[in-house]
Amino acid sequence: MTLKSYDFEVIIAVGVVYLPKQTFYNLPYEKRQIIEQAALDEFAKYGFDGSNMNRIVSGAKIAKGSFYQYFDDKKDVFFHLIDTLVSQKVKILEPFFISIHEKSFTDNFRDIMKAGLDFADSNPKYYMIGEDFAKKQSYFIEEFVTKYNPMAVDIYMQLLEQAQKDGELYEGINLTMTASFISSLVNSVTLNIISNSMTKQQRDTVIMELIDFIRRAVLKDIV
Amino acid sequence: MTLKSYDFEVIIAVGVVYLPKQTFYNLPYEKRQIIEQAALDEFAKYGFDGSNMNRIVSGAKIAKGSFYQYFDDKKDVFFHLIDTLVSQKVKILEPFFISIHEKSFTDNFRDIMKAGLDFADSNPKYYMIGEDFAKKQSYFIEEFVTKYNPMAVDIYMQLLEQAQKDGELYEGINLTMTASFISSLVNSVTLNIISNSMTKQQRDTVIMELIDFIRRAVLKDIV
DNA sequence: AAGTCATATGACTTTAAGGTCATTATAATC
DNA sequence: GATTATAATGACCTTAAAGTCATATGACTT
Repeated sequence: MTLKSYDFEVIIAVGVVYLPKQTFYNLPYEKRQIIEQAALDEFAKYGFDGSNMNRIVSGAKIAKGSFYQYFDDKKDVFFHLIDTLVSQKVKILEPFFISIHEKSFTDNFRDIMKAGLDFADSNPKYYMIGEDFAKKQSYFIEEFVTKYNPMAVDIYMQLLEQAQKDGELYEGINLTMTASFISSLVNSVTLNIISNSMTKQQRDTVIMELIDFIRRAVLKDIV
Repeated sequence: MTLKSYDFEVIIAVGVVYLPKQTFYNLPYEKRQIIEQAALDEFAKYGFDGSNMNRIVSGAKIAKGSFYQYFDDKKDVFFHLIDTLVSQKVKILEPFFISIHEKSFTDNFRDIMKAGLDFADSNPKYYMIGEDFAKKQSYFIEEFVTKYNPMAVDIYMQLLEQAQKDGELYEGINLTMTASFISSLVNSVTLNIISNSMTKQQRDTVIMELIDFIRRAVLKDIV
């Protein structure tokens, strides 16, 4: 079975939410963790389309029938994990959102970028399935992501708006487009850093270079 | 069946080339076209993992058995199409490569970007399966892409080197990183343009904005 | 006309994988 | 201890889809 764009359409249009069944929440925390971990490992390694229920089940050391008492189907676990991922990331980014007006564009940007990287670092597998999910680019996915994570491109919008207020920005820049440029840069660089498992030093170099690149592109008066 | 990174490993390591069988080339040109087109339609619509041989075969109006006389298996057609795609794109980009030193960074960049877009325009389906292919990011894919298309990031490297020679570039910029920033920007913008099927005007606006963004980021003395 | 060879065909086989369910075990309640 | 409710189990079912093969077709040769 493969995920069809139709699946995502349903999620958005009808607002279906994929949740584990009550039985899953009846389990002791530890066992839930083990099951989620097994699914996570599988999805991170093979992506949704390549994943295999038998492997998940044997990884979690439970019977297949048990699994299907906790989740309706494969999509159910998958979206449950995505949900967890997104809400975790939202929680982490929230504070930065709030304090935007207290810092310069550059500081804001660096902090957010680093926070994103820290998140990817400490949740490499979550991050990988997030990537897999995002890769299935489609109109609906974007809607989904936008709905669940209004911070994606938007956070850069806010940074830019703030910078504009402060008179730091070049005149005549299209904020929306610029924000999406920045977002795609950050995404690709993050992916690069993670998938090449760079050392701390390499990573800092890349980040510095990226920040400079973006600063030159959007800020006037850089010395 | 899904494509495993293993598949790509084999391609790179052993240098396996996926080619149709001789029987395929014995067919009249027109029939070959029809078969390729049917496969292309299928892969463009569903990606490799979601594609279905029965649909391809019925789309091409041939028997399933016939198909398997032309190609060893599903991967065979898929990579045959990718091959075609890549070599076509290489052919299109070649002239720009040659005349880099005759034009300014900005003109070079605009021309290449537009050529890439024209290519995506006139081969929307090829482009889509190319995207699907590239989405399966993995070490091996990159190797593969690099091998078949040494122009991806490299072409921007050359543009930057030229600009550096001409003294147009900011000092102290890391060329490799900057080239990869530019490459990922171009990719994401191209994808956006195609998948949102922008009008000519919207498209020009985006391209202009992107060019300005990149120029400000890398060139000194912009008025 | 008979023989030969390449090609075409689609019913059939095989396999993989998602999902089910009758049965058994365990826990809770009386 | 008996009864009931809830959870666990894995052999089994079902389906989808890739790939095969015995047979048919027809073009070309002698």
